[in-house]
Amino acid sequence: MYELKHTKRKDGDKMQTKHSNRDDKSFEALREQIAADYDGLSKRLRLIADFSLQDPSAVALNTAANLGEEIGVAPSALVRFAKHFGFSGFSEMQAVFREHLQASSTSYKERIRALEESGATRDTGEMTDRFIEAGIASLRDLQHSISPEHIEAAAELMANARIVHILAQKRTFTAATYLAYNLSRLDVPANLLDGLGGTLEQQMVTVSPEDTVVAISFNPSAGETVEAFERARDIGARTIVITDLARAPFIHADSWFQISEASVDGFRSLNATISLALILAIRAGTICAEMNSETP
Amino acid sequence: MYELKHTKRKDGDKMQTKHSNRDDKSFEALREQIAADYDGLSKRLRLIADFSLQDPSAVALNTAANLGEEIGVAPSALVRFAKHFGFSGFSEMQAVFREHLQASSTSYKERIRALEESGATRDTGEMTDRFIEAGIASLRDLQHSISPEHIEAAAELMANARIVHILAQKRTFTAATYLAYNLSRLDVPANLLDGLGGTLEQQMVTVSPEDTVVAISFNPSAGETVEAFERARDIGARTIVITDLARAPFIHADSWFQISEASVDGFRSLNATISLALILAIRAGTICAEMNSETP
DNA sequence: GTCAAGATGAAATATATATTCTAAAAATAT
DNA sequence: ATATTTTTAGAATATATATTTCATCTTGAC
Repeated sequence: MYELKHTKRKDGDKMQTKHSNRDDKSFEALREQIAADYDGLSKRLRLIADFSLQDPSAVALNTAANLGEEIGVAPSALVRFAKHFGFSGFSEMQAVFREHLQASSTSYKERIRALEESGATRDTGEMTDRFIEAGIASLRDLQHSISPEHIEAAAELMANARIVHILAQKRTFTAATYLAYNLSRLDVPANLLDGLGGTLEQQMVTVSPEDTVVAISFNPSAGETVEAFERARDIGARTIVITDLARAPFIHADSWFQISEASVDGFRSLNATISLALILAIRAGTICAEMNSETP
Repeated sequence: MYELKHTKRKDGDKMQTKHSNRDDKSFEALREQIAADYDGLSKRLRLIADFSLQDPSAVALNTAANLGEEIGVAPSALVRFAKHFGFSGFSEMQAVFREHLQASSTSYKERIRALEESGATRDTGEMTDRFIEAGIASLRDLQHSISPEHIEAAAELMANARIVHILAQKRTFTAATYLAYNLSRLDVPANLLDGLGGTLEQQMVTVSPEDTVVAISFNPSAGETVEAFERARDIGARTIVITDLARAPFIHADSWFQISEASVDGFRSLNATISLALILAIRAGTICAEMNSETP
């Protein structure tokens, strides 16, 4: 039970991202072991076991001293706890908790990288796998990074607009059509500012202060979109931005979303963007419908 | 800009859990400030800005030395970065990232629990999760249902075509724009038959026997697409079909893909379709490039 | 091209943090 | 009840980590 593992983990100072591509089996194993050994634990060690099972992210993010204070045990108790489960000390155990926390958000990205490295072959099947993993990674990332409050706020901006204009350029045109299509389907007036058959500047004349303008802009963003966005703000319209790299002037929007799409061989996935577009459209449509039913 | 904040945060050694239930305004504020100041940052500091916006959890979980190695800057650069934004040093800035990570990981857990308990509430967060899970399910399904041979065959049909025409209607227009965009980007001649400014029938005159026509059709498929598809076959063009319900006349195509998109509340995901479009485009582009390099 | 102002990385230093040790307190067995 | 073993907390120590310093390099203005 007390077999100490005095491996000083010489390569342990690598970034955790490097390790997390092998799945975090160690974390799950540790959880199980903690649960299994629970009855054999001393009083203080049980307190730690309870806490670490209940709030693993706190274990990952805090110092032994802080945790000790929170749990009500001495820091050395945490070291004893770690040693009981075969670690050289608290730090080594904490690394497992940290890996897990990071793995949950970026494991798919790592898998893509692993696939890229292992199968340098231009094999079609592997390429397919990589793109699908990239898509899933993007969606998982979206799940973690957006908050319901953000969505709610943006959806209300859309629902309350006279017209929702959607700024689209080459790269993001696809997502824009999807947003426009779904909004229209849900009876939210939508208009695509695509710069086709003329300049964006000309199309902007239809934008009024009662409108909402959604700009979807990926790096490198075309100057035209930036100009049109600023124009919309000058007019007094509400603004929503969906971007992969939040920076001026887009951060001055009334609502903005930063999404990070995974990319493979320089081709960026669009999965997170269109999923966000769908979610926003549906929520806006729901709010719109509720408003109309209240005031017929 | 450089106003240092030498508050030694005497109460800063409290557990983060105590703080994280009040919203992490500080993290959002920091994000915005990083984005706003971006243009005024030096080269190394920009690298750090990019990284920290893109992968905040890595900043929360790693040491300055590890992060420096990953980003490609010296640890002292991270300290300078933190000081630029008014912190006393890297540690103080990292605390903001850690708080945020802890807050978001607990809220995510709560979301999952809410999802498990009630499947009926119209809560926004729950809706978001359902759509994201549906998207992932679609991608997983795609991964299992398509074979490399199918992709290879279809990509060759596209690469060998004089022009690739893409049949689009309302429902599938988004996926069609994506396929067209990516094909064009890879120097595969692509043309969108969108039925805009007239009828599809009129646009079909550009289709020749050396062309390939891709029809993307979801149930219920518009009669127009079916007609245009049959017209393409009459002309003698190669045909590729992407559909959710394989049936006549589409099963007579030279190559067809059946994909099943998961749907939530009647809203179908588009993730599998656009991912397939991207994969096909890239493979076609690769084949095209190989052919051109062999016969200059 | 030359110079100044700013940016940068390596090493030295300071600090925070984990770990070990020990004496005392609980728990358990006799 | 007493002896023995285990558990514990606090202090002492070791280690990891952040921070500062400074010489060197870069950049931009003239």
